[in-house]
Amino acid sequence: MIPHLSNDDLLGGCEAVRPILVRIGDKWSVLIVMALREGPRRFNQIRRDIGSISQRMLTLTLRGMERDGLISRKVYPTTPPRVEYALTELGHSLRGPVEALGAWAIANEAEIVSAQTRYDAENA
Amino acid sequence: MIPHLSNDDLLGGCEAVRPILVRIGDKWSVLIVMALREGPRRFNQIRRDIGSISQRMLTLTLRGMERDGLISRKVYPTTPPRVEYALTELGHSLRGPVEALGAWAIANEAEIVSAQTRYDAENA
DNA sequence: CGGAATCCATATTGATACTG
DNA sequence: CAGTATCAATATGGATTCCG
Repeated sequence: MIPHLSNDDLLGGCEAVRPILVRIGDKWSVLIVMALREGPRRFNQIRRDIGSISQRMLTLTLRGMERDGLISRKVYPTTPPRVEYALTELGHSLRGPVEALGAWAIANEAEIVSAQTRYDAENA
Repeated sequence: MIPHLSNDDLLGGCEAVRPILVRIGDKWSVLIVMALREGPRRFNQIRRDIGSISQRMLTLTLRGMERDGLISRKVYPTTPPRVEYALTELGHSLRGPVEALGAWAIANEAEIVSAQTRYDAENA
């Protein structure tokens, strides 16, 4: 055991992080945050921005982020229907930490790849 | 499309983040990073630290993080065998961004939960 | 002690077709 | 345009057993 860190501390200090990482660490959320960072966008605009996402996953991911209060959804009852998605304040506040982690990822991507290559070579 | 942001920019600036988020955003990696933050620990020590992780997932997660160069694995050929895991420098450098995101998560957890509750109530 | 191997349940994702 | 419904493929995670 780590003497100065109880399991409750781990739960309180770290386990709370996991659901967040799971949400924003999924396959699409970060890309959606980035697609919306300049302002509201429509469903198929976002879909084209990302390019490879399926309709189903875009719907599911948007719903999840809306449920978490990260994005808002506004429907204009026109024909054809128009739906705009936008980051909430909470969603915008997430950009800082995410981009910090992104900076780390970019800064260390080469080292990670070379570590993977080395590992794969040694365990041929 | 976002005029000032090509798909290549998205790939270069954001998509590089995703594999990292996928790795550390999985169910266990963050807890392992925190368990190792004070120094090297043995397999079953980490397992007891986390408490709920299965042997299989601890092995798999440690392997993945080792492959990414985040942790090191040192075997002492004694009987019984002794294996120590430790954060590499790269692993330690990840603590900052992860803890920043953790701070965001803790700071905004209540707001997220209330957003979820509100959403679930409105979509009864 | 520190795994590897196997089996099984569930979750996630994608492809396709259909709708108001 | 912005979804919903359904099915199939894959990924993920847990339980159990066995081993040097």
